[in-house]
Amino acid sequence: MAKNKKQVKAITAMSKDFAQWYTDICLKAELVDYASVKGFMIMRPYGYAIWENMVNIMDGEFKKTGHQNVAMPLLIPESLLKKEGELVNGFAPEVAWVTMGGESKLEERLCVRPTSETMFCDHWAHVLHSWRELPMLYNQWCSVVRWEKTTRPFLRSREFWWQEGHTIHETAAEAEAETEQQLWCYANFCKDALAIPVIPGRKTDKEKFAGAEATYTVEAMMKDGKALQSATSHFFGDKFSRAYDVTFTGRDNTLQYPFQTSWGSTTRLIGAVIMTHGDDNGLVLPPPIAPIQVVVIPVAQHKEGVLDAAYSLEQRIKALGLRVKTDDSEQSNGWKYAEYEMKGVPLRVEIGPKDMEKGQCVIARRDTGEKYFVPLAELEEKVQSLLKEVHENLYESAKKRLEENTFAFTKVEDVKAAMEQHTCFAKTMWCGDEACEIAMKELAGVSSRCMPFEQEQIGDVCPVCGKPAKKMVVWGVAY
RNA sequence: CCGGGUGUUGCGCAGUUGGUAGCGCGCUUGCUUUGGGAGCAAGAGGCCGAGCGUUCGAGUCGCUCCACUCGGACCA
Repeated sequence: MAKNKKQVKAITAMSKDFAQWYTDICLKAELVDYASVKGFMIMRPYGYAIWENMVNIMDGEFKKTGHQNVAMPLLIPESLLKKEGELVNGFAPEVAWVTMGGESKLEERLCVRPTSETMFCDHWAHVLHSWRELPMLYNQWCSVVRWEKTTRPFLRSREFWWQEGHTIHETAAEAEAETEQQLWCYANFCKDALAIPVIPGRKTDKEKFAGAEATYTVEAMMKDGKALQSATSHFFGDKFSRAYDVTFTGRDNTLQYPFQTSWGSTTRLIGAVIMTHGDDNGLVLPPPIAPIQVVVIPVAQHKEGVLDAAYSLEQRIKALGLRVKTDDSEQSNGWKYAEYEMKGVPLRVEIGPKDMEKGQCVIARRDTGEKYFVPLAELEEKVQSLLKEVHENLYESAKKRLEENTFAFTKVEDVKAAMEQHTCFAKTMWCGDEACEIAMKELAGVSSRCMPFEQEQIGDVCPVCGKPAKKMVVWGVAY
């Protein structure tokens, strides 16, 4: 009989060291490996499968609203990047440059794209002629490079994978509607695919994207109380169009500048999933993005008929259109249980000789650890309903945590005191002055996350300067 | 960029006052096991992060790099 002692070291407890816990999961759930260049990451098959599921769902949503995928070049000539001043200033400190082509020095150095606004604009300047061609609703799935100082898997790496949507429209109103539509697309994706509740809102001028007229965001709260910007959507007005000379002939036969948007979400979302749902046993994945949604474990698999019974369950679950795997390897059961818990598989189905006698199987859910004895005839029904329950429970738990760790304050000292006790979200009024925003960082250690669409009246004055308040802001400690 | 930590086999580590490298896990093979990280046996696997010094002799001492990592500042 096996000893009860765990033979493989568990991951660091979340309460002991949250950052180490996060890194442990990334490595031990086999999501990533470190690459040979600092700050670059290798997405391993299991990690990439999660990303692929995200991509497929999101891409489908984009296409429903008429967006088309394109592929832009990796490199941007310096002169092209420089045409829009704010964007250059925003990204200059963190771009990587290509200066050699083979053995010879390039005439002009080339920047590895940190984002592709410039190339989309340059392209549109070539192809756009008439208002009849608008809107142009483009999206690109690619990786970009930003030479970050400190790096962490998924959260901040020098190369990361993402989608960047870029659109141009005939009118400002249309572009603004697009900006908002895509933000809600992200908010819904976070809820429906990732079981992550978010606070949608607008960024302050200090926090907005370089060159944007308005930036919108969905902010999520991680289990350590810190904030993670999970996706953004920008309205550019006609700023870039003018800088890059993108024009079209309007309905009135005058030359006009189109209005532009861009919106993006990244592999950082995987980090959000880890830190929203994970626990001390490892990753916990919401079913829509889980590479394996159900794992079948044959117990005492050498015994007559057990493996066949397991394969039969696998086939029935597969027929439901679910991603299922039978682990018929020689590892012990305990090892398999721990392994698939580490990997966050939402449901585990066990079948062994005792179950076969009783015409049942055992289903264990990852989120709560509960086990159910399920008559074989009810397998399909139970698997489907449990997957749904797991997703709902993950979302509701995260939502409860978000609500219970968000507080309204009218004094800066109270924000500071709350943050010192435990990192959380603080809601206060704000006068709109950037000086007060900076003061908030200095006095309470928080930055503005967003001005939520859902505004509340917490008071009448700005807690920093005492002047009349314009907006309610959510503050937090950002990743 | 600023601070802290760590570099020894695939991973995690030990290595005494300097004397020519060891343990656990994993891996390979075989047998026995299997309802919460199994057992026994036999194997394979090392430029001790890099360079330069000190020394008869360096994993160990000194200097200089480099990488990774954590925390700041900056960003998605």
